[in-house]
Amino acid sequence: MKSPFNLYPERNALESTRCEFCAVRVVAVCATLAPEELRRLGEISQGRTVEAGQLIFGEGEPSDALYNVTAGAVKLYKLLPDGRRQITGFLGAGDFLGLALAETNVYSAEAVVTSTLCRFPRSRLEALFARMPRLQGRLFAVTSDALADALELMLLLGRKSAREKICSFLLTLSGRAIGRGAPDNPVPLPMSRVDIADFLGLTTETVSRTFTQLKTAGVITLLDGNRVLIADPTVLADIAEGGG
Amino acid sequence: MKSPFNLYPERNALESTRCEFCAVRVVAVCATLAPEELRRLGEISQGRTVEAGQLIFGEGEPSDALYNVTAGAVKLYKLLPDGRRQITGFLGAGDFLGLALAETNVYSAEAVVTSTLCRFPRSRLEALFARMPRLQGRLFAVTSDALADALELMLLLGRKSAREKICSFLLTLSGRAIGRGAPDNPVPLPMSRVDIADFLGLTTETVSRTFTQLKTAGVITLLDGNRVLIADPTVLADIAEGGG
DNA sequence: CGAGCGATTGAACGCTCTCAAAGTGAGTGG
DNA sequence: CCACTCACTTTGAGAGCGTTCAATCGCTCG
Repeated sequence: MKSPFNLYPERNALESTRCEFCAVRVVAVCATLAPEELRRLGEISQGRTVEAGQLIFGEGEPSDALYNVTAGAVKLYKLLPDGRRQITGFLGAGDFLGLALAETNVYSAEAVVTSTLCRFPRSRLEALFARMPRLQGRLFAVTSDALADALELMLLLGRKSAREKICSFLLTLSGRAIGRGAPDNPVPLPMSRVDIADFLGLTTETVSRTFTQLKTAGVITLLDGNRVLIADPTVLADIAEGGG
Repeated sequence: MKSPFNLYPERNALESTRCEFCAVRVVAVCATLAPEELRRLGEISQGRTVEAGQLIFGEGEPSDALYNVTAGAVKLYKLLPDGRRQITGFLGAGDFLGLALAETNVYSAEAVVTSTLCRFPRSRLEALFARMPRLQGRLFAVTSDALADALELMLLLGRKSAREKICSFLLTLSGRAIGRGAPDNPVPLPMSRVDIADFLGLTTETVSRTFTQLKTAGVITLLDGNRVLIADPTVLADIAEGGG
């Protein structure tokens, strides 16, 4: 299945688990590791492909592995007993999956589109920490970044209007695309309106209405392939921070 | 100034920075360190007292130090340009302050009540990482916990009703009190209604109304000294998860 | 061409917010 | 000791933003 969101269709993580040749190496956790360290990491990793909609792991389950997303898109979420859902983040190529490292997963992970992952058994990875302090340091740094993102999201969820939420969301996606070396404008939206709603603490209807509102205002344009063209990022930024 | 929230009034962090005798040692980051490591840590730490309402550090400022809260209560928050505020967390005795470790602070920290802190210069602490991998590992674990808390809070902010938010909040405070060895019921509420509102993504009025509503329903009782008596924690838990 | 799912649009409701006023309590000064 | 102040909390009334419920549209796939 071809998808505009599979950024590295020519390389498949299943073909090789040799980290030295990993397509996302420059942006992933392994970015700052030495060649010898990469080799060791490659020894314990294995590729995995997940279809769109497929569960990678579930909240509450024992956490037996960590992953690096090598292609595609993944969503993380928590559920309430009655089915209400909060998506806590979307991951793309190069992002690390399995943080908030604990005995059991504190969230579920599901593929948004067909994705490839690089899997690291938890026990073996932790065993490497002793030998490779830089690896732990890197994971620590990534966790810190994830925490900073989570706090930013809390500000969004607790204090921003629907309009501001959508604009912040688009800007964040755009910014991440840059960091990944992908086109930042137009921004691809691999996830559904329901997913966006559950990420921003809104309903699908409100998300949809807000998009049309922004479209009517000339701030964005909805393109084919679920991509959004941002007319002027600074205008979007103004709205996102309450200045619009 | 006497306060029911200063849990260790008889010990002052200013009197001694020797970690071996720290009152919060059993619960703090230093919990799993060896005696020799504690001594080294003590060499780079210094006590600091902050008055209620005093800023400890501001968002955007260079992050030059980390802290351990040894007594009192601290709030962390992020602001929008127009003044809207999201409190991302409350810290108590034993909690670590300064996570989401980055070049600049991603949030502001302010004392809720007069508090004592144990201060660690950032550069010197990071220098210790090389010698004491366990210290870094411990800090990593604490950051992971903070991330898990942040995700839980995202679920609360994005998907819970005012009633559910308040109940979740009281239960969390109660649970933390247990971990700290403090009385878990009644629960002390050192922070103002405005703080609670800015933490839960509500307004003071809604917080106040919800408290009276829960009081009328017989679920809680408001005691003097800003303490809340929980009639039945299981009932509170049911409401918090949407079952009430 | 029809089925089916996701997205969009419409109308009405309701939870929470906003604006406003009264109540409460700690601290201060006469 | 008491009156006063001021900040915080509580309560009330009304409005609004986002939700809920419902219908239509559009695209993909069989």
